[in-house]
Amino acid sequence: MDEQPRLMHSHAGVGMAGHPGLPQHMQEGTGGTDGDGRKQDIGDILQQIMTITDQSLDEAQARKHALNCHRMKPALFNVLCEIKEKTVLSIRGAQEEEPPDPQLMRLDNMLLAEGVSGPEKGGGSAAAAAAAAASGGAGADNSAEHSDYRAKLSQIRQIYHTELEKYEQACNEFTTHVMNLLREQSRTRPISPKEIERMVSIIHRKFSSIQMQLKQSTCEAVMILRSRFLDARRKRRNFNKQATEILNEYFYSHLSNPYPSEEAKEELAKKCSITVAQVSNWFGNKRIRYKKNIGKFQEEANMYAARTAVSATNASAHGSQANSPSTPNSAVLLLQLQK
DNA sequence: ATTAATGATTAGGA
DNA sequence: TCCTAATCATTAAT
Repeated sequence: MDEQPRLMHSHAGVGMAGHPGLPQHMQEGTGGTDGDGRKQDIGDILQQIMTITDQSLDEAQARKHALNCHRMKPALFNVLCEIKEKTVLSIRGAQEEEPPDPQLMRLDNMLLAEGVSGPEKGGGSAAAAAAAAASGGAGADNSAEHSDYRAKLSQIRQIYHTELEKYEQACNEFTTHVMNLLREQSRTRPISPKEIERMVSIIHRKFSSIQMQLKQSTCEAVMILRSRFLDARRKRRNFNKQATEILNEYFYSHLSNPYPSEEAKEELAKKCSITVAQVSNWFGNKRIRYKKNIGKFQEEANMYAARTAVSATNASAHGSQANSPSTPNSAVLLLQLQK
């Protein structure tokens, strides 16, 4: 019972400001007897609240309007917002600052590099040009394939953009809708602009995660397309017979050291009308495959050795003792031993 | 339909 | 950087 007067004091403090809008008896309590009068006032207010459902709709509306127009209303609203802000912030103030998602950045960079998300036409052609350069100038036959590739890429690009736009639009629509709703509600319950802002950012986060999924699947599609069209392994053509002969000739005549110099590679590349890189690939493959199974290549080795021997003897002393290709000559045996 | 051959790519080492 | 070794993906042969 001694608790009561103290609690009442704080309430009375608000009431004692003497607003014209407050019920008459509440102001009367200030001057009169201390304890009993206020208890009476509280009882009245409670009574009013209990019977509020009995009031007519118009009456309630009028009361609400009066409350909204009250000159202390903005201040009270701010106080409530502040209190709410504090509690909300204390609940989840930690996860406010979000660093830019590295995953998303990776996807963005890749889409940009592939010319999907870049400027309208320039990016695509640049990527195609880079791809053409990377595939090696094996001939003029790949222009058709590249146009096919470009067509598919632009298809992906178009889908990506329309989807992205759809998401963007949906996000904006939803955001404005929510904002309007919140603004409307902020007339009747404490919602600060900051809170609306936070809500908007939450919505944006949700939508951007959806966008990330779109980016992810677009990246996958591009990767598949790339491997489908741009991987040189997929459109491999065997070298022509003549080129293979030239390469084998060099290989077997340098069997003790089958590592052509840069100049030798260039020469071979020119003679075979392939690139230096292809020459290097060929020698790399040949060396390892020869080493792995010398027996299998024995016949081939004999053949080329014999051929060079024949051409050599023919060239030097127009001789007529033709070596049969099936009989290994001394040069071959020598080379085998050295290896 | 399988299998071998072959050109290209990749990881990892000196 | 160039090499080896393993592997991939296609072509040629069976």
